[in-house]
Amino acid sequence: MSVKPTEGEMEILQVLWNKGNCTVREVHEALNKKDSGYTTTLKLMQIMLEKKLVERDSSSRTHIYRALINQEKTQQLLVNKMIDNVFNGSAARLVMQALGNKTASEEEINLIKEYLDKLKDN
Amino acid sequence: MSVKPTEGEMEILQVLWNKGNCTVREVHEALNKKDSGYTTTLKLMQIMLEKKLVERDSSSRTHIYRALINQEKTQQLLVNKMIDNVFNGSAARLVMQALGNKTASEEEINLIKEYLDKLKDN
DNA sequence: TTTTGAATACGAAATATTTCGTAGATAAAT
DNA sequence: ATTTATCTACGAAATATTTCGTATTCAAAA
Repeated sequence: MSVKPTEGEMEILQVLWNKGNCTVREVHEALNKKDSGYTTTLKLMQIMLEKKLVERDSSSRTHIYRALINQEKTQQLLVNKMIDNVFNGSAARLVMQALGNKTASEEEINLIKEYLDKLKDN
Repeated sequence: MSVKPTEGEMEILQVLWNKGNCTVREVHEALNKKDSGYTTTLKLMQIMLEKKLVERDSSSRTHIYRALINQEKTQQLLVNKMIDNVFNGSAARLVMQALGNKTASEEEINLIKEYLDKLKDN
């Protein structure tokens, strides 16, 4: 996985990671894009096949796609890029920004604190 | 700030935020790109001017640029997009991923813990 | 059997982004 | 005064990404 997937590719990978293996139609419907058609999703997935971002079972007429790249590794890659590119290399700043919006519940915050403690032990 | 700055634009904004006001040359040198020339940076900044991402003082021959959009707001925008697009809406997962790499020092971790405590007080 | 619907293949257009080359202006150095 | 260095302006090429339209195939329905 040398290069960063594009935004459109990420959306598709997201679906594949969440739902497991999917047909193009399933992905397209999960994306629920009103502004682009089925063949757009299809084409994108065909390109991803070439790039080896996904593989597919084409034994039956309707192909089944599967993500070939690892979710965590990909997330790591993108987060690192963002830390670099947007947060001057400071992971902490990114973290605070991420938690600054209302999306983090108390539960989540506790989870993160535990995680931090584990980190410190190393 | 309705739309997301491109990656190239982000790099430039980064410099402007960090160093305050800059000439094109200063930005170009700070970026230290070996693979693209001075006029590329210039052009990019001229486009950013049109988009109102930056403004400039053109009273002297060498223009001085200044970021027009807010750093925190922009970071927030991008982080939120990433949480959505890459982490299925879970801020916590992004945070852990961000901290999982070696970039977070013990200092940083302590900083984050303080921050979390403050969050919980609300 | 014929028609219809849904799937893939794929080139090409549309759009977005980055990069460069060249012209022209101005200030500083010779 | 002339040359040289450095700046801006800007069109246009190069590249990356997304979108679409059409041809073709196949299976199921009529």
